[in-house]
Amino acid sequence: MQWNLKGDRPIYQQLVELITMQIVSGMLQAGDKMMPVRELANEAGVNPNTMQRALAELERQGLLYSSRTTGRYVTEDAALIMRVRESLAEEQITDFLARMEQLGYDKEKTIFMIERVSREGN
Amino acid sequence: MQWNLKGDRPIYQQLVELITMQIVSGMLQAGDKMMPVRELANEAGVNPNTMQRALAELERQGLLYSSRTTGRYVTEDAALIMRVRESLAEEQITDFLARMEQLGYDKEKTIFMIERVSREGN
Amino acid sequence: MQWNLKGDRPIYQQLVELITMQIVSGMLQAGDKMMPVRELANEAGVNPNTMQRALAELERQGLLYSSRTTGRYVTEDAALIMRVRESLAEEQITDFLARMEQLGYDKEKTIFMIERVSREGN
Amino acid sequence: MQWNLKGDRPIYQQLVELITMQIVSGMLQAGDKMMPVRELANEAGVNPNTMQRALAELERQGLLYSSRTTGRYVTEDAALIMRVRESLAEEQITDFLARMEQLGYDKEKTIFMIERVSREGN
DNA sequence: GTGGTCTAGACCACT
DNA sequence: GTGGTCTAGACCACC
Repeated sequence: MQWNLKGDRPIYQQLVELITMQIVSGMLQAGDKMMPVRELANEAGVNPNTMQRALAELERQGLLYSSRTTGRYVTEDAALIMRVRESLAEEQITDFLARMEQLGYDKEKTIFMIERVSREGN
Repeated sequence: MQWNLKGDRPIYQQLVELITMQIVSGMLQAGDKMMPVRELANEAGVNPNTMQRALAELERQGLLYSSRTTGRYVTEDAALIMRVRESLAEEQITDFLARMEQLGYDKEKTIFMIERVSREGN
Repeated sequence: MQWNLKGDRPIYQQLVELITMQIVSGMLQAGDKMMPVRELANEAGVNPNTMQRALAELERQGLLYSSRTTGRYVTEDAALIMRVRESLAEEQITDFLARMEQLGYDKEKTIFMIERVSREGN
Repeated sequence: MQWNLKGDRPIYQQLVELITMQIVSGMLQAGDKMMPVRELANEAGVNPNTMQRALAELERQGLLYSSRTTGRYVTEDAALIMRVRESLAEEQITDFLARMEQLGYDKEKTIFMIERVSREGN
């Protein structure tokens, strides 16, 4: 796993986003057992406290839950994962449309370009 | 003019991108006279040499040209500006599609979402 | 290494040409490690930034590449080096033919003279 | 007449070379009357003394002569002009061959390249 | 210790 | 007064 962490934003925040991506993209499946905090922290090259903070935030969002004795798991609420996935997608789309509009492309031109680019990209 | 410069990437590179955006978005029109280097540098809050470097790069790309004594101008090659605009748009699209794919959206689903989001955004 | 720098043209430009010559003439072989910037600058008697600028330009042309921490190297693309060599040779020839024509020698007379001069030079 | 004078070598020397070129290239014909020193100096944007020095040198070489009363003339010795022309051509050729050799081209390859370049240049 | 970047301040040519 | 160049010296990321 590549944990490409930049120094321009809080680390824990980047960890939240990366783990969220792992969950919504299916890399981590609903119900999967997470690795121990210390191991995750070690793999990511961050302080265990920082990783702990990220996991706590994800628990607050409901994407993870922990049972004190057996460890920490990805939520089994597939609908929640789906909602988060859609929410992230909408965010991507909103940002994207804004950037394209700044370049002078309205929705129709943008969709036309997408068709063209993805045709070429084959 | 807002010169929102971050500390995570070379400043001259951000300057190149910002000025490119001003040109392709029409804020700076083909043939327009640029402000003097020192003035631009002052406005952006950077060293004149840094601004100089950015402008030199844009000159290399053909988006600007300078006559030694009278100042610096936006190219009059509207076709070049258009090409750069399209190239930037394609880059945006490629990146966007990659991010959407990571979220599990293929081209069709993505376009469907765009339609939905932009309908809601009205 | 002799760095005969004149004051009539930008130093960084002369550095570019000199190093290019070292590469195309084989003094620097494909894949060779370059000396550190600061050392080169010192040897040439110029400011490190000036040498840096020259090397950056050569990197842009693809004749050099650098890995952040281990140093800077001559490209391993022998074909590129060959292309540059041919391009320089063509430039020499074009200039030469122009000068000879100004002296009233067309291509045939010029070649005849070359034969004569190089016979005498033996 | 363009008197492109650089600041890196003695002006009078550059004047000598430029006027020599005018004579051997036929721009100034054998026997032609030269313009008055002051006029030449004015046209070239140099001090009359500097032009005077250049003309004196050309007289020393025999390419010009002056009759105190009627002015200064190009020599009528066509053979001398021819000899100077050949001498300049040989110099060009020697320099050229040296530069080509540094690029790794021997006489044969050089002549081959000349044929190729002048064919393309049509 | 390496390359990369940035700042500050100077000088030059051109006109 | 413009752009272009150069120097000196500093800091940073990376390994």
